Amino acid sequence: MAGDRGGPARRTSRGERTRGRLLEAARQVMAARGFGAARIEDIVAAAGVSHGTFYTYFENKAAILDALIDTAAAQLQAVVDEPWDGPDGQAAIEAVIGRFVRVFAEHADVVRVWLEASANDAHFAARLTEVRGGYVGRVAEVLAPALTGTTHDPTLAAGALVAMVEGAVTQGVTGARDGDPAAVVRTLRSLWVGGVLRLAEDAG
Amino acid sequence: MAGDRGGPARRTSRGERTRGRLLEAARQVMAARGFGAARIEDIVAAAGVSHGTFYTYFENKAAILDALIDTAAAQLQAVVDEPWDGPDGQAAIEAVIGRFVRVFAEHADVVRVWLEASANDAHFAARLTEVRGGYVGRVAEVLAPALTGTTHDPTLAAGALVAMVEGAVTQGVTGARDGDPAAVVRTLRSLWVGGVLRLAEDAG
Amino acid sequence: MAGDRGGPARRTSRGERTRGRLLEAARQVMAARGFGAARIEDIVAAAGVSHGTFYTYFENKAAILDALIDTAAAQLQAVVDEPWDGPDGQAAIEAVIGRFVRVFAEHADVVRVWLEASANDAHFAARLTEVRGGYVGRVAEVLAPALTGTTHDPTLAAGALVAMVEGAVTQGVTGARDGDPAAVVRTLRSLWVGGVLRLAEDAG
Amino acid sequence: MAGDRGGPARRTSRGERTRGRLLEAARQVMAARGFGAARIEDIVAAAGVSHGTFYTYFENKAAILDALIDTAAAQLQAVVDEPWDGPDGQAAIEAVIGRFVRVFAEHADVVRVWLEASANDAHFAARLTEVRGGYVGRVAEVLAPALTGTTHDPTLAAGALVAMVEGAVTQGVTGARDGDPAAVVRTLRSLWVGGVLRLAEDAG
DNA sequence: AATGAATGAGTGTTCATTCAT
DNA sequence: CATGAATGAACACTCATTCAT
Repeated sequence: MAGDRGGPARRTSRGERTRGRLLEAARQVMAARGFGAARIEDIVAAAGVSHGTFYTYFENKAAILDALIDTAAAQLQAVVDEPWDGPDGQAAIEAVIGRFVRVFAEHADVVRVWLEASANDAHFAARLTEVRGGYVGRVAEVLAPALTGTTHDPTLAAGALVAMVEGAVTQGVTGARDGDPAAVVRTLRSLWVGGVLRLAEDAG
Repeated sequence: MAGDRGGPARRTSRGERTRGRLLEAARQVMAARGFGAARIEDIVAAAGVSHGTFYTYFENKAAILDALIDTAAAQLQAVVDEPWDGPDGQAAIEAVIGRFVRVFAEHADVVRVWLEASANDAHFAARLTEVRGGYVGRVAEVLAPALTGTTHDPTLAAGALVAMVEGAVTQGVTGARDGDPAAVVRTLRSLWVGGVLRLAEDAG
Repeated sequence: MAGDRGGPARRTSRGERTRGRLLEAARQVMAARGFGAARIEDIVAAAGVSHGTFYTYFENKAAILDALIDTAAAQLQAVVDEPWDGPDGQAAIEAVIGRFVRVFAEHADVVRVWLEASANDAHFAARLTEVRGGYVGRVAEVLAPALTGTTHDPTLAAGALVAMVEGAVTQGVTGARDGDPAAVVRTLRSLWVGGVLRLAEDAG
Repeated sequence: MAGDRGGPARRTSRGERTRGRLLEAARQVMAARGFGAARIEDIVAAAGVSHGTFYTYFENKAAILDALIDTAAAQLQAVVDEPWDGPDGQAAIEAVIGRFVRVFAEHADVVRVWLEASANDAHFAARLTEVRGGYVGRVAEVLAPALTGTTHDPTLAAGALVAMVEGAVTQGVTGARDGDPAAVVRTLRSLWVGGVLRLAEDAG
């Protein structure tokens, strides 16, 4: 995993607990202030440890975000790795979108921070490209058969659909019925399915 | 307009030119490095003026981004303010999406920086919410008639569609046929139209 | 007390020593160059610590002067708070003036800096007014009985007498027999006592 | 006179007027903000001229204060140069103190700024020492005959008395009957005369 | 004489990171 | 493992002064 410090820490359960507290604190602080504005000071204060202890567990500020991203990325990847039927299987596509939305929503704060960090840091930009490329590519694969013979590029379409889900969840789609993730899934599913059907109809 | 320094500067055409050069330089530097990492030093070097001159025209780093955002926001708003037919007028909706995409693409660099700055700065977050709220609300209005009798919330749907366009353009869904904005517009238009038609079919 | 940085610092005796060195350095540097011209750079160099360490103990340049003033103000206040006999008790008045002169002389450098800072900074001006008001008021109280029936205002007289002591010491009325504070006390005492007796004789 | 710029300015009456406006503006701004915090920008704004014009009339910021001090110093000197009787001539001493108070009061704002500038600038400190030395020396001369045979140093006593007057006026002696300069003169005169008489009584 | 745009040296302050205890 | 004091590089910002017009 990225972001660890190989050293002595994490051998004992006490160290494990401290590390966990730091991760949770970093997540909260970065969600609240953003990556750039989050100070180590804030994180250690939230975790209830001393300043120096931070560096027992993480090499630097980037490393702790990296560790946070590890978790989110793994779950995002899992959605993609699971079996996935074509766009015609309504229930299947709905399940996939549902999982996407749920995972994104669960990690929306980390993803927001990740997006911000990508603007300044090539490493985070690369990880983003890699992870996004992974699931956009998978979606494109699924879309491809339906789009043969049309003028639409599967990767372009996949990117747009994924951006729709990512944006809808990351931006909070607030103003609407926040409280009901099921409603969000339902609407996104219809937009996705309807959009894909339309693409398929556009003859070359 | 936000982002100006009230009094002294910009009375002569020479001053006007300097201010313009600073804006262009800021745009380039911030697009390349992001807002946080962009140093005044970089901006003035790119503009070919001295360090102090920056502050003749802008109160601080945030102010010059504010000025950049003024332009982008005005054009985004213009797209929304123009007459706009219902979702059935195919040509009309295509034109709107086309304009949206074009404006977003034209200011994609500024929007990216704006997104980053929003993570740290309440002012930019508020401006983003305001501008986004404006066009999401307008799209929702247009969608509303088609969605009566369905379970879909117009604002939620509008937010998702706008996120799709914003994300597709901002993230440079490139990787695919970059060079062809017309292709992007065509695919986004089909996804949008198809998605909306599908929503309308979903009976409550 | 004003001038501290709340939390982290000053828990260990090492920190305590560093803080003390900074205070002493600030006192010397400000006495030599004045408040405005004293640079943090000069202070940390004199204290033998790094630039950043300054901010571990004091929020900014004003805060360290504030801390210096805390000490001076407390001692000035102490002179006033001690028991104090009427203007007739010769020995008593001499003791008070002596203490005044000694405290002023001991903190003359800080008071000079304080006076300078008051010209630019409302906070220091307010503290000065407050402290001065305190002992001028006390002196006026003591003077009041002797001045009933005369045309003299006790506060005015007290202000003038205090200004005499403050000015004599602060300006280093030196040039004359510097080395001998006792001589200064003796002369000031006679001027003070003689002046007050004269005021008392002036019938309304 | 110190503080002028020899050049083209001040030849025409228009130039003369501009120079006067700058002096008056500098006086106001420096009185309000202090010397250090007064910006050329503030002064030219108050004078209603452009930034560059300042340097047509004064070499730098110090020069304009120097010019202001010229006037005050000359009048202070005049008080001292006028004929002056011994400490026994009641009317005479009262007249001198009255003139002192009046001149100090008239230029109190400039003197305050001058005091502040002396803390940072050797030139102003030197001028202050020179001017003060002048009138303190004169007062000491006058006092000397009365103090022969006592333990009191005339210069020390003179310094204290002058500090009393200077302090009383410069600090606004507020809290008391501000509005009545005559009352201030009366009280200061009694303190002065009573003090001196007492000194004279102290046998060596 | 006047204007105001341009300059750039100077300095306060922040904060990630190190290290002695 | 934990602590928190110390470090110092990095930057934003100010403002007196110059100079082309």
